[in-house]
Amino acid sequence: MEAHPKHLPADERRAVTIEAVVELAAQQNPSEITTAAIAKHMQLTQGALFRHFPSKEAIWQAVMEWVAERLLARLERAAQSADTPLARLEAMFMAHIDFVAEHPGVPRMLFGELQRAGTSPAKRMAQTLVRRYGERLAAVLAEGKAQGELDPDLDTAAAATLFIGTIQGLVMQSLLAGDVERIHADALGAFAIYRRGIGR
Amino acid sequence: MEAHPKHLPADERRAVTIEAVVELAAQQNPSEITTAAIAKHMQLTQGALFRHFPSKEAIWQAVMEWVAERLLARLERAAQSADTPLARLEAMFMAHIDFVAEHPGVPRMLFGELQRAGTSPAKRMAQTLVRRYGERLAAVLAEGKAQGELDPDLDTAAAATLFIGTIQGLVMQSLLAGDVERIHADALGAFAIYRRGIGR
DNA sequence: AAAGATAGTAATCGAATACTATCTTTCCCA
DNA sequence: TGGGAAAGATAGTATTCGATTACTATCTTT
Repeated sequence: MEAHPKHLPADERRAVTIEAVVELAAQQNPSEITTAAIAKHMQLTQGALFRHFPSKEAIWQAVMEWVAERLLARLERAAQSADTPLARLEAMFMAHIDFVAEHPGVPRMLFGELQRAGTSPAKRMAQTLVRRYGERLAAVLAEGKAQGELDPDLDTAAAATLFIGTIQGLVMQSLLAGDVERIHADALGAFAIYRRGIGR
Repeated sequence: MEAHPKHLPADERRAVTIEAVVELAAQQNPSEITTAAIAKHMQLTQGALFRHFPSKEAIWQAVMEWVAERLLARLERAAQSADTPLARLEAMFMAHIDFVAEHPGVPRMLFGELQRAGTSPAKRMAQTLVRRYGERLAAVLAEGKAQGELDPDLDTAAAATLFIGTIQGLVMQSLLAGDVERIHADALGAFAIYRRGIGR
């Protein structure tokens, strides 16, 4: 087996670069990740990165596209794996938790991009991701209201905000504890309270 | 009136510096705030900052101390302004929301510090703040359970996590909307769901 | 096998950054 | 009121970062 062939086709090299950034973001503040650190982590020289990306910003854009694609796909799969709105919500919640546990750098990158001043392709991608996430949640919540599974007077927009916020709270707790795995255990209790809050 | 006397006593200059950082954090990514930007914002030369702080890290430490002091004091005041646990929680929630609306940079700085690699005085201060916040919440929640106002089987740790997460979710929404004031309106709906989740 | 295309290396550049050294202004009070 | 200390301005330094360049190695096509 040859773990690291020196020369990689451009698309493979780009994929490896994205993975490197995601892995590094799990260990340090995303905004402090330098191109030198990325290159070192994938055993490449710093300048070589720019053979595949025109700029550092383009790297971030590619990373955010990777995140949006993967996360939304897993949420969608989870949503379709259950057959009642409440079960759908729980599946989506746990799918997101699993994703975050696998890639602890992702929420840091997302929040970091969102609070960036001005606009950038990466920031726009993050905004689109969260917006689409919220819309998907609102749809499930509306369905739950229609089927009588949820409080008919529920504020769906607030409930969607709370859903994402709940996950962020769990992420913050795992940051404080320095233990990524604990998020799985804490997720159950947090979702239980959330479910009571929106149920009838 | 003289808005900007050139020479300020050291302690006043330090206070003005902290305010400048808090204001700048409301406009841009805190980790991208340079000493030059801080100095420019308070109409001072960059080198003069180091007459009052030994390093940039010391500035951050002072800022985090300022945040912890003010936020905890406002939460405590809010907690004591109400006379039932649930009312206390709501008052604390709204006090935090008010604080964030006044200082939109604060949650960014806190989250940014928490996800910093390694340790620093500023990061330790942020950790202490969140820990004490959680403990205070847990105390009110326990009181609510004892008095029968809350679900007797409530997981207080999860409820405290959710409380803070709810606020983070609102902060994220205000970042997306680019409108700090909307957080006041959204806060009511979010807290209503939270209250249902923990009530009996 | 020749030859062009693709990918990587090593060195380096300019800009930006935290921090410092030296000179100047302002304030305060004995 | 004059002199010293505190505070600020000016002009640096060393380092780091993203990006570029000249050159080399490897792969692919004909």
